Order: sequence, then structure tokens, then C-alpha cells
Amino acid sequence: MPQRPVLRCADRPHTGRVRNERTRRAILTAALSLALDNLSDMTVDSIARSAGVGKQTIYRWWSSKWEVVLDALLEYADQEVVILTDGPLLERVVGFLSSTFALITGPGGVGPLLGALMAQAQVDPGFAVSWREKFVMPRRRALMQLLDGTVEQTADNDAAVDLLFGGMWYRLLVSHGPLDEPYARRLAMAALSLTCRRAEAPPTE
Amino acid sequence: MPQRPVLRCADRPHTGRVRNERTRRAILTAALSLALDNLSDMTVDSIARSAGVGKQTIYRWWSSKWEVVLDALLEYADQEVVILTDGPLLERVVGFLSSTFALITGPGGVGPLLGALMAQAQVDPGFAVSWREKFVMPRRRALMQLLDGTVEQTADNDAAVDLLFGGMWYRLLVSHGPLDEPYARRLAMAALSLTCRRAEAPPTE
Amino acid sequence: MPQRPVLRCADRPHTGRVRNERTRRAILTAALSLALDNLSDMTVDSIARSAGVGKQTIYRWWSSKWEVVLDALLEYADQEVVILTDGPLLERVVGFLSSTFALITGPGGVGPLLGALMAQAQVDPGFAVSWREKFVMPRRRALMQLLDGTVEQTADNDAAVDLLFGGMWYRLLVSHGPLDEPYARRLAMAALSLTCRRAEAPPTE
Amino acid sequence: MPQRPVLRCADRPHTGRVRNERTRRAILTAALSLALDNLSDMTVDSIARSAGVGKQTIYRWWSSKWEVVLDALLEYADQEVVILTDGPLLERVVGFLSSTFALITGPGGVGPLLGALMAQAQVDPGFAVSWREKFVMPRRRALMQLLDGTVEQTADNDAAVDLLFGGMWYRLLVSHGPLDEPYARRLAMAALSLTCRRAEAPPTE
DNA sequence: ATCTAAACGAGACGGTACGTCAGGTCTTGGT
DNA sequence: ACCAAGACCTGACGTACCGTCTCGTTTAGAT
Repeated sequence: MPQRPVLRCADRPHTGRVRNERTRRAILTAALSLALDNLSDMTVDSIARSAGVGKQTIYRWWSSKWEVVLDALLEYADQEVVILTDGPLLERVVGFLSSTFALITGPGGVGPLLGALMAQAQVDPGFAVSWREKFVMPRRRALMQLLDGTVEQTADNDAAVDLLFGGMWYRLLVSHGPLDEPYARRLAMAALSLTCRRAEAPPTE
Repeated sequence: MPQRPVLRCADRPHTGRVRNERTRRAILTAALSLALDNLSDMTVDSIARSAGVGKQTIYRWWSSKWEVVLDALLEYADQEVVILTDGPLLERVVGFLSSTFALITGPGGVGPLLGALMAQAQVDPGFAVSWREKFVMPRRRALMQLLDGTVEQTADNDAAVDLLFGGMWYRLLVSHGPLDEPYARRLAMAALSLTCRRAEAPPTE
Repeated sequence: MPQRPVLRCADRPHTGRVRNERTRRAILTAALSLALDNLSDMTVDSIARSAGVGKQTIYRWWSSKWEVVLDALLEYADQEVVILTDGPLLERVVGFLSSTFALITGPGGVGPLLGALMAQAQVDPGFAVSWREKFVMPRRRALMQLLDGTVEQTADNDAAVDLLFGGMWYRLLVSHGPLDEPYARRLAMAALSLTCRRAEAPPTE
Repeated sequence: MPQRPVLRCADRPHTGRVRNERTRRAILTAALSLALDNLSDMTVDSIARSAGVGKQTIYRWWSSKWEVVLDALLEYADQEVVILTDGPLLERVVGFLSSTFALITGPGGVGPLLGALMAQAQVDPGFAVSWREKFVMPRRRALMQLLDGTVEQTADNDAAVDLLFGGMWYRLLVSHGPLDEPYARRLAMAALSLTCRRAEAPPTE
């Protein structure tokens, strides 16, 4: 939820017209719809036009169209990933990955948009921090918690998470192989070979 | 090495001025230097200016500045990755990853440029194929060969390669953790747990 | 003195808060001060801000910032022009012109503002009528009365007045020559050569 | 004739594509036509669009749309003013004024455009100098030469010219009286009463 | 030695999107 | 009902970069 023009003294309560929630939703909806339809049609002008909104209203609350569409994506997709709470760890991880894959692939999938956002983050340092804080890190925390029931950060856990998300992002960005359940299972097994070496079944000694 | 304007009748041998090799090098050098210095300064005009070259000369041989800088990168970095031929497999993989990491990180590192190229590939389908064919796939083949001494494509091998490169790219693009030797070792171990389950040492038996 | 929102039934005496005279003065003062300081800083927002007033309060009483600054100018300058009542006609005209010139020229002079108002009248038909009725025509009537002691409109009188004001405005707008007393005297003589041909002293025979 | 990007060393002859004269004419024509049709429709975008030209091409050669339309006006109207060379001085001046009036008034007249240009000059110092040097001063010189057969600058001559142009501009800008031949004659007589006091018929002593 | 096709530096050009600015309207809550 | 604050729509602005298109010049091989 963007909240830039709020550099307001804490003691002064609030004056002036209040922000229009319907406008905000219209912008997010328009942005997401344009983005999912055809990324290169998503210009600031087209968002404004199709939301029935002035460009300035967009720039008042977001610093670029990418921030807009990121917020839109968060509201759209935040609740879609299922997190199983029982069953063997491997299955829970596979479930997490598979449900994420499902969001990405297929028609109407969010894959190209994710690619574009990751792309933008490479090129726009300002957006990179939003991207990290709003999208990447929350996902990491969720997966991390799944892995060991806590958010404890060890190098092994970090590597396992990187490996899982890395495997996913790599296929998404390079798009040479399918994001399907067998792949999810392989990633999960490899990752668990890192975190569970001692816990579950020590390989040799 | 770009070679577009050659749609010449086979019987007519060649006429006209021949391509200037020094010009080609000047363009590649200028592009790479601008890209490594500050990516957003690398415009077609700035490349042309700093190479002392007309824009048309660039577009005659490349279809966009990204193709230019990709070629520049290939010439610059192609020979830098060492491929050990003896020692245990794990060490050979770790060596491959580490020498790749070294290219990326550090001052003057190629990391941001790689990020930008991957970004561009998300957004420009034309460039995406160059990117895949010239950069991504050759690396995959090299690593694949290292893994099992052949280029045989099995789902396990594919997943192992994706996992290794995925782990690398993820940290590169999201830049939250270091690309160092311990990380390389973890990735390698996880990957080998996929490919070597039967061959080397089945985890449980 | 603007008075738009008063379409009130005669029998209903008055309801609600009464117009705040101090607010009105603050707006006029702020507008004039900004206008004399730097014309392009005089935006509606800046007037509102520096008067401590909401924009709507401005638009409630005036239809544009130009109407505001015109009113401000009228209150500021209306009493500054002296109208001599005795002495020879020529001297009375010269006196009128000179005192007008004095308002315009010099530091803190009203010249640029007058120029801007005349400019706005060229481009905004709505403002043009205010400009004519509140500023241009009263001045014309004053000068006309000075010329022949009446407001009788003959073509000769009209031309004389146009000539006097024209000479003034031309130098003001084109700013190539000084608005000084010798110039005032020349204009006056030329103008009187039109109106007084028969009355005072026929040039030749 | 705009010529901004010419900061070229005198010794280096010229390289690169040469300026397209047809483009230049298209821009001027489009600008003038839009300006005469409806001044407020003359935006930079509309000029560009209706000339089939990129905006940048306009900004490459002119610093604002007003410079464009001024140049357009100069080419359109420069030859329209007749300068009689024989007959009595009074008639020659009346002729000059009348032919100028004719350009201004009537349908398709240039009056509103002239007003807008004069207006812009009040508000944009950069344009003011172009306006003075390209339009105002040349006209002054032409009239001055007509008055005494030379360009000698005396205060009387200056005042006479100011008076003539002033009378014209005043009626144009304030638009309360007709720009017709009787008015031209009155202005001419008044002006000549200044310049010809000694030469033709000294009033009294 | 000439001819000819192509490479080349330079830079004008059409186009698309950007981010900003100001004007004028509308909507809060407070007085 | 008035008002300060400020969100909102609108429309134009000037800029940046892209990729294409001429210019005139240079350079090689073919004749």
C-alpha cells in the first residue's frame, strides 16, 4: 500500500480530501490487466486512461508504473500460494513449489510479468528495493519457515531456499524447461539434502 | 560475430569496401566499457560517440545495443572460466562455479551487466534467442559435460544444471547473499545428490 | 469586487458564515506581491499558499488568477494618477501621462504586470471583458474627460485618446524607448493637434 | 530562418544528413494554419502531427512553438505591406498604415495571431528578443525610412513611429475601435505634426 | 586508371513514452 | 455556510532514446 505524501507532522491530524480508495483500486486493476494482457501496452498513459484517472494521480502515489503493477500483483497473488501444514516435509515443500508454479505457468499466468519485474529490478535500483522488500523477501521467509519451522537463518537454510527459488526463477527466466511437479520434486529433494543431512538421514558416517 | 548484410548472390563474388575490423573492435570495446561503468549511460548514441562511429555502422552489424554488448561480453569473458579435468567430480563442479562467480562479483565485475542482459531477454523476444543461443546454452552444455562426461540429456541432469545455474542467477539477480566458495560447494553437493544417486553412493541403501 | 455566489432569494436574509474580508485582502496582497516580484511564480497554488488560503476560496470569488491580480492592481493603483484641473490643456494632459508613466516604470513598477494582463486579455476572452471594463475603459473615460471636459465621443476624440494610450502601451509592450516626460509631451502635442484643430489655433491661415 | 545547431567549426565543412527543406516548410505551414484557424489548437503536438513530423524535429530548430509561428508569419506576411514611393508624404504614410491594417483585420486576418505573439513576448523574455528583432524592429525601420527618407533616429522621429504603431497596436489589442482608413489618416496627421513642424509648415512663429 | 558497390562518420528525422507542471474542480473535516 | 487542505482530472510541455534515413567521403576489388 503506497503512502508517499504523508510527511505529515504527527500532531496535525489530517486535512483535505481523503484518498479515494476506488481510484486506487481502479489503477491497480487497470495496471494488472494491461500487464497480463500485453506487457508492452502497459504504459503510464494507458494505465491512466483505462483507469479513468490522471497521470498525476498515479505519480502521486507510486514512483513508477512498476511499483504500481508490483502492488497490483501482491494484492492479486498474495493469497494464492498454499502452505500445507502436515504431511512429510518433502511433500510440503513440493506442494509449495507446485502451487507457485501453477500461478506462473499456463494461460493468464503471471510468468511474463514476474520476468518483467525481475528485469526492471536489474535496471532500476529504486524499484529493486521495493521488489526485494515486498516480493522476494516475504516469499523467502515463507519458504524458510516451511523448511525448519522457524525463520532461523543458517547458511544451509539460505542455500536451500536460494536453490529452490533459484531453480524456479532460472526456468522462468530462461524458459527452456517446464515448471512442473517432477521438477518441483527434484528441487525439493536436492534442497532437503542440504538442510536435513543430520536431522533425517545422515548420508554415510 | 554478426554478419547480417550478406544476402549476396552466390555468383557475384564481392564488391565494395570491406568491413573494418578496427571499427568493430572499437564498438565492442566502447559498449563494454560503458556497460561496466554505468549501464544507463550505455545508449546507442553514447556507444557510437565514444567509438567514433556512426550509429548506422552499429545497426548495420547488430540489431540492438544489447546484441553489441552481448558480443562484447562473449569476447571478454569466454575464456575466463576454467574447466578442471581431474580431481573428484565435486571439486570440478565447485571449481567451475567458483571461477564463474569470480567473473561476476567484485569491482569491475560483470554481474550488473549480466543482470541487465537477462533483463533485456525478458522483454525483447528477439534478443532472448541470441541470449539463449550465445550465452545460456553454451554454459549449460559446458556444465552438463562436466557433470557426466557427456551431453546426454536426462531429466536429472537437466534439473542438476538448472539447480546450479539457478542458484547462481538467483543470488546474482536478487543480490541478497554472497556468491562465494561455500555457496558454490553447497550448490554442487545438492546437485550431485540428484545425478549421482545411483552412480556414486546411494544415500541410504 | 467580485461577487459571484450571491444568487440569494431576497427574503432569505443570510445564512452561513459571512465572507471574510481579511481573507480577501490576504489573497489580493499575496497575488500582487507575487506578481510584482516574479510573474511566473504567480500560480494559483502559490497565491493560495502565501495567502494561507485554500485554492477553492480563490475560485469561489474570482474565476482565474488574472481576475485576482487585476482586482489587486485596481485597489493598488487606482488613486495614484493625478488629474490636474487647471493650467493649460497641454500641461494637464502631460501631467496625466507622466503620472501614469511613473506608476509603470522604475523598480517595483507595475509595467511587467500590466504587460502580462494585456497579454492574458489577448488569449482569454473571458478575462478580456473584465480587463476592458475594469481597467481600459475607465482610463479612457478619465482621459477623454480631461481632453474636452466631457465624455462626448467623436472620432477625433477617440483617435486622440487611442493615440495617447497607444503611444504609452506601445513603448511599454515593446520596451524599446523610455516612458519619460519628453515623450509624454510629444504624445500630448500630437494628440492635441487632432482635437484642437479648430478650437485653439488653426495651424496655418 | 532558424539555425540553432550550427555551432560548427568554420573549418569543418559539413557532415551528416542535410536539413530537409520540405520538413521545415511543412512545420511552418502547419503552425500558421493552426494558428490562424484556432490559436488554442496550436500545440506543439498538433503542429508536429499535422506536419507529419516528430516533436523533436521542431525543438531541434526552434525553441518554442512561438518561434515557429513567428517565422511562419514572417514568411507569410513579409511582402504584403506596400510602400509607396511617390505622392505626398501624408498619403504614403496613410498607405503604409492602411495596407498593414488590411493584413490584420477581416476574416483570415492575422490580428489575433499578432495579439498572441505580442502577448507571448510579455511573458517569455527569450521570445521577446526574437519578436523585437525579427518583427517589431524591421517594421519600425521601414516606417522610419518612409517618414524622412532615412533611418536617422531623432526623438521626434521615434515618437512619431511609436505613435503610429502605438495607435495601431492599441486598437488591435484593446479592440474597441476599427482599424480603418479614417483612423489611419488621423494617426498619420498627428504623427506628421511632430516630424514636419519645421519642414513643412511651422505652426506659428 | 577507372568504375562501382559498399562501408563509414555525421546527423537529421519520425516516433513512443516518460515525468512534470499548472489550471480548475471536488471532497474531506473543522469552525 | 465558509474555509484550509489537498486529492483529483485534464492537457500541454520538454526530454530521452530508439531505429531509420540521407548526405558526402572513403576504400577496395573488378574491369
